[in-house]
Amino acid sequence: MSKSYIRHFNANAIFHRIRIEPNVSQRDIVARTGIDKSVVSSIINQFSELGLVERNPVATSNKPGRPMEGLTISPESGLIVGVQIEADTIGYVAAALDGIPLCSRAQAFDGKLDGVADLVGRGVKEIVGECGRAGDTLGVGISLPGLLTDEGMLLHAPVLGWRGVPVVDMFSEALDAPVFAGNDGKAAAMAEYMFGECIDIKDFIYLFSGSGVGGALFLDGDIYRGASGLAGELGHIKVVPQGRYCSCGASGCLSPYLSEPGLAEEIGRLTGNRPTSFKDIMERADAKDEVVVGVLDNAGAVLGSAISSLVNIFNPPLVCLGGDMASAEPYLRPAVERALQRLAHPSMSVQTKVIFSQLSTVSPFLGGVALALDGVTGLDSPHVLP
Amino acid sequence: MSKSYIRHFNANAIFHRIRIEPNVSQRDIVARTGIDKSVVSSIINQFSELGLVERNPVATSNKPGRPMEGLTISPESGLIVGVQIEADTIGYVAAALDGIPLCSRAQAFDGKLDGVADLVGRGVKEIVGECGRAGDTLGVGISLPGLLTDEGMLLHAPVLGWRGVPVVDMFSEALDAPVFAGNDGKAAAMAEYMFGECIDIKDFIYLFSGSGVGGALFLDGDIYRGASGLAGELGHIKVVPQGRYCSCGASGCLSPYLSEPGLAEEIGRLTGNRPTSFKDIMERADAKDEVVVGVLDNAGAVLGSAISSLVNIFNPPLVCLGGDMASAEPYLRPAVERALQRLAHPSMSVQTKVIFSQLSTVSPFLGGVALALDGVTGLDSPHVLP
DNA sequence: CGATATTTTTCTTGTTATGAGAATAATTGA
DNA sequence: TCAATTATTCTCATAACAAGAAAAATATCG
Repeated sequence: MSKSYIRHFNANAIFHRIRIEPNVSQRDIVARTGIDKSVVSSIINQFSELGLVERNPVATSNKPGRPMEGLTISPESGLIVGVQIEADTIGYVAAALDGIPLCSRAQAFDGKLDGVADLVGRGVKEIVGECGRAGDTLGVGISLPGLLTDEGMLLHAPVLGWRGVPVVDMFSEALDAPVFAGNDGKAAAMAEYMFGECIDIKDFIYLFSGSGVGGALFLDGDIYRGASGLAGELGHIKVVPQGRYCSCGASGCLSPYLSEPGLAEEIGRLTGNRPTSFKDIMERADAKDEVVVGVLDNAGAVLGSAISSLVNIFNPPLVCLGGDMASAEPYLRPAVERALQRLAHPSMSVQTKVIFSQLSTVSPFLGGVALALDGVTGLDSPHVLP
Repeated sequence: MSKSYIRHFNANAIFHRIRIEPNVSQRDIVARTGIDKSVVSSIINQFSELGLVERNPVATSNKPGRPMEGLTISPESGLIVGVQIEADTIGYVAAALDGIPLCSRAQAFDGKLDGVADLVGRGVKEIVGECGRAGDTLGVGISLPGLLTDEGMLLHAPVLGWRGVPVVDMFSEALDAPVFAGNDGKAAAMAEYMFGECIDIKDFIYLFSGSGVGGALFLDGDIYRGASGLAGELGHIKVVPQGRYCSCGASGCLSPYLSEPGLAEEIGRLTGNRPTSFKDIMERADAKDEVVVGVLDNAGAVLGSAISSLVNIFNPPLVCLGGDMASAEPYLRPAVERALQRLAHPSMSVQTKVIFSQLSTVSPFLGGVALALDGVTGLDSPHVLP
């Protein structure tokens, strides 16, 4: 373990503190992180000189003594851009250093590898121009639906059909800013930790649904990647013995019961009228289509069973559900709760809160912002979250 | 993050290297750990001065240049004692610093909290005398069937009926050596990592059976304890919807299908002749008692289902099965393999090896040794593995 | 047999972090 | 205005890593 790592670690912890609790004092940072006051002072100075952190006078406290300085992330100091590459679209969001999104857009994408670097290069330039904010682009985070190595190589992205692409190098050439790449599910979980419902929760399990079901294990304050980077692919937890076939080739996975295509197919099979989008599904449910409500209830039961297993294994304080399923909360939650009641270890489930997070629908593409922010704060070279 | 932590971390890594690969050179330690050569040299010197590590001349290599020095853990340098407290017995083992057990014994125990510190104090003194080896007792590790806090407080041990016992303080008073306490399942997993089948494997899932079923998650080179220390209680994974009742109050847990009492009860129910011990069960199985073989096969299927879930969640390179069930490998493995084939994600299960480890039956009570060794190596004060 | 090349380990020197405590700065209340 | 109080910065000591030179120990070649 190197010496610079500990500075990096402490810098990250302090930045995180300031971001989640604007206007903290150095004294409180010391109290909450346990880092020595000299070290906090020194790191704050460094951030301050770089213009990343501002010192604000704080309203009088009616207490004797030197008043504290409120510390905030300086919003003017630079931009972070998040890019999310999916099968048919590429999403962009520009955000200030505090993670607050300034503007976002999405463009159609044919999924072709050829020319994607230039495409993203132009897209990033445009979104930066569009938000009309001065300041350097401090980092670009790219969220990808596939498995990445520590060295920034995309090993395999099934929905894109890409294999063995050195994404960090490729996008770095086109981008003129530090590039940070990562798996979409893990990036989304980081976004929940940094900006969302899981803010500052050191241990939680994240699940999201969309065209598939993904997830991440957030353990001891960091994403757990596992020996081969596949850990946390929670869409493939087995939930129904000899159940539906999954695109992965196995049967009984969670994914075909909860993903948009899986739900649509089941509804189509039962009604002869296949929904065209998740929004379509929700509209039918809101119109009290009993078949749709029933399919969603069943999905909730299956989801609840998967969550029960996770609760019994991790005893997490929080399970966070994001993506499409967050908007289906009214239809899913009852079944999820029933399953938890029935299947999870009582002494464990009492400690676990299950929440539906709208973060990814309200502010899409923040996964990339989380990736980049995590990298930028440590003041070191581009790296990867596989 | 403190400065001393990084020395501790590096010291531990280097010691571990020497233990698992006796006669390594400093050069190879540098190559394998990435720690700088100066640092390795400095830490080796420190270990050498303390008498913990020896430098051995190595047989000529027929290569030019200064020959390497082989480094080994000095077995004479001191003793580690492992203590394992169970419902009806207390086990002791004395081991050299390299973890090799010198002698062990067990004594009957009435489970009463009163006087247990003195009892263990005498027991440790006796085992140290018995093994007839000079040298200080460098550490005593105590493995307990319950949940512990970071501060060395045993919160709750159901099988002992103990609650809120400050075990580290209590045993420290009676023991005249640094005391390290920890949960039995987690300690056993550490023993597998340090001395057993999982040696040097940074990510694995550990399951063991005995009077109950426990386990541990070994992730990124360390036990994952979770927010409340309950993580890894794998005996309570739900495997059979509306299944057998578990002592924890829930139903469908793994534990009643795989633990000795669970198996005995089922065999007793089917044959009218309840086995009195796990050995008894094994003898009947070896005598081709078809009911017993069938019950074990069913246990294997249930176990396989639990392992499948774990594989899909963690994608671990290794799943290690210990305790009683290790001796039942011939009767369990076929069903486990069948379940894995059927339930686990194919692209994940191909990366996972499932092994049965005899470590805890061949050399019992090593969990405590692992606890103590882990603490002693870092050269710091007594602590706890909750 | 001696010189040289080679390999491993240690030493020297430099840089950077943390950590403890003194000093300074900025405020309130008497 | 002066003490009391509180927050932050500064100073100095200590410890750790890091890079490279130096030393130690051996094999091989002439």
